[in-house]
Amino acid sequence: MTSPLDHDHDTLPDDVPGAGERPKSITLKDVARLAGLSPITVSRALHNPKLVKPDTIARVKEAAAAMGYIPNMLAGSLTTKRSRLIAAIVPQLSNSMFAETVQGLNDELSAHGYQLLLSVSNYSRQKEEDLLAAILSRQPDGIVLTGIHHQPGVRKKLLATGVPVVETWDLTPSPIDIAIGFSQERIGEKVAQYLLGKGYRRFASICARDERANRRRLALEAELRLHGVEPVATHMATPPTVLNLGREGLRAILAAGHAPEVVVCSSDVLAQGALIEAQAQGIAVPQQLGIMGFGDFDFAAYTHPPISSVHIDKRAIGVRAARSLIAKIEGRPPAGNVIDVGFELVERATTRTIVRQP
Amino acid sequence: MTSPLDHDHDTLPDDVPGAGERPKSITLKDVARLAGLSPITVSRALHNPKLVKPDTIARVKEAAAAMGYIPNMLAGSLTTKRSRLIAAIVPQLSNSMFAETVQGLNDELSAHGYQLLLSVSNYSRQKEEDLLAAILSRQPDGIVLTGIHHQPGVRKKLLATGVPVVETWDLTPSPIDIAIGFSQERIGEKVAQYLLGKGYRRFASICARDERANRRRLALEAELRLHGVEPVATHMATPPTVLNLGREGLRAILAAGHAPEVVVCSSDVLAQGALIEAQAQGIAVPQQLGIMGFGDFDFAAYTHPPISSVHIDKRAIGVRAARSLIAKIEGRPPAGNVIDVGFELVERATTRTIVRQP
DNA sequence: CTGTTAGCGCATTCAA
DNA sequence: TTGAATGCGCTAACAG
Repeated sequence: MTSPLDHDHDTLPDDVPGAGERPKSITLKDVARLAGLSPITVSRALHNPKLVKPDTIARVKEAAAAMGYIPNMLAGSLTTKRSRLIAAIVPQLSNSMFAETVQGLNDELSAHGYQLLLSVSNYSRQKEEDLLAAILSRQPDGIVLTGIHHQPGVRKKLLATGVPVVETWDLTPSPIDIAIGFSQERIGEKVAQYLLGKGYRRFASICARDERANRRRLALEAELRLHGVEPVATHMATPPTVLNLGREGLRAILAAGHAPEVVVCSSDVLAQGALIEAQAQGIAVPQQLGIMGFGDFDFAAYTHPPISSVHIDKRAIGVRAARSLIAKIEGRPPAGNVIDVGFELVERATTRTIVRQP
Repeated sequence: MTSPLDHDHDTLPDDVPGAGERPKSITLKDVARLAGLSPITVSRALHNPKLVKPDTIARVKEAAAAMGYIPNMLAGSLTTKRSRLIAAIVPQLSNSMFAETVQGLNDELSAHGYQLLLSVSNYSRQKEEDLLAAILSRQPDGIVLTGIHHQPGVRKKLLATGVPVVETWDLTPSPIDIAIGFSQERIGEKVAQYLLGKGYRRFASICARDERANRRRLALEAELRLHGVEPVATHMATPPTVLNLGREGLRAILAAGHAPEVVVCSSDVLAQGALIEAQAQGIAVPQQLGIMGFGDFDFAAYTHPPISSVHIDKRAIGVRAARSLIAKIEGRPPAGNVIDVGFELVERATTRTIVRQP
């Protein structure tokens, strides 16, 4: 299947590699000429074989292979108005939970013949808006965003284009189009309830300057207050989320004179940082300080002690985003407009029942 | 700058969101009509303002904003033969060193007005070749590959298209175009020398079924043999590389009756797995078993004990790939055809000088 | 500084 | 089953 291409070298000009000249491309017309057919027949033989006699298909394939023909999808998409391109914007890629979502998204897209145009917003809505302009000009068949809050006007602009959009990692009753994620609020509440149940009363937070992380934190605090507990300290960390921010966070909280019983972190990466800082300061975890993470990263189960966290099926978000988009693009009934992938609180050894002196 | 768009709602048909119909797009011609100009002037006002009178530019911008005009880059690229699109293929995204390279690549591309088309090969050369066909049809201005070994014919095909190509994470005197990475062989040798210097004599490997990892392993073994040391055991792990593969690897090696003094892993992820398995089996690291990783992941410095590793500037590979590509695309002199980003052996606590009973 | 003409490479529509 | 004509939306090349 690939070998016929091997003698294309005779046909093509021997260009000096490294020189800038792009060889003029071989088009459908060239293949048609070689095969003694019209361009449209070649097009059909390649993309719509049912409409063409087997003989002809063979002739076309041979000619195409012999010439090393590469279809120009820009031209194709220009007429069909279908690009088979899905664009995605994530806040961060390295050191983040989004890498797994992107991998899932890409795997599923790839399996269906779509390709992924990836951008990174660095947690900036303005950047997201700018990226969107560039993205839309490539006529994607679908768009995957992270989060449900965007720059003013973005929703309207997206709606106006009619491109299917999936918002991920969060939930809302009124998505632009489709939302796939989980409730930040329910996580905040659940974590609060869990830790209160363990007997913790003095809470601190290390929270990334990220809208979703912050909503989890606020929901946690609201739930605490319902139970008469007032959080003692919050340290905000500016993304990108790296381990050291967790260390700095705990250091700052302690330096300010706070003595939390437990510190809730908006990411396992920060939690690991806090854990390391605690150990560096000779603070026993969980005996003297509890630590709660988020995301259930692979390493969370293997730190010493392992980090209690909130598990999110990061890959599923990507896979389902791809499926929803493809379903919509291909006119099939989507699985629903708002998909809750849920979450699961995972208790490990950085939190434990508090025993207090009476 | 964005507010003029806000009253586009009057101009656009109120389409029911969720319905499938894509509103017919607003073209340059529409904007030209509204502005009372020719399409080409509008085009110039938007992309080549120097050629147009300030007045006119203002008129054009106003009209474009009022209509919510979104340029169609497919059409534009079709004529200019410039797509401002860079395609990249990585073996894996989650749990991998490549996420950082992709982030660096994307950041640098984005800063120069390029966008990233990302694909994942799952360590399969066949998949790489297939992806390449799809990629080429989108007329990218440049391509970033991982590794220097490809399916037969790939090199020739790429050369025939004339698209600038960067091969990353490895080095070769004869790249397709540009190579940016480091020498697997020198790493294997260096690691061997380092561990031999520490007194280790009984070596085992846990190695991903990945061509580069394997070459590092072979180079290590060659260097060992030069010093009269024969490795005792090798366990091959099939990607994707996840922590548990490291556990299984060490378990298998020990179960086979081998008693290595040190186990060399092709990734810190595997090394962490091996570390955890050792601890689970009550084997003291580094006292009874040394462990050597690769990649110097963020977590490597923070495991217990921290993992000795080989540091690679993962992000720099991406950034320099972007720069080289852009330089070449824009006709500027590239920094060189083969760029060695080097590596650094980082000694931590999973390896230490061996003291042997006489 | 602005406009006219032409064509990028392909697939849709209609015809044979 | 195959082909001819046409246009997708834009910009290069050449006027003026």
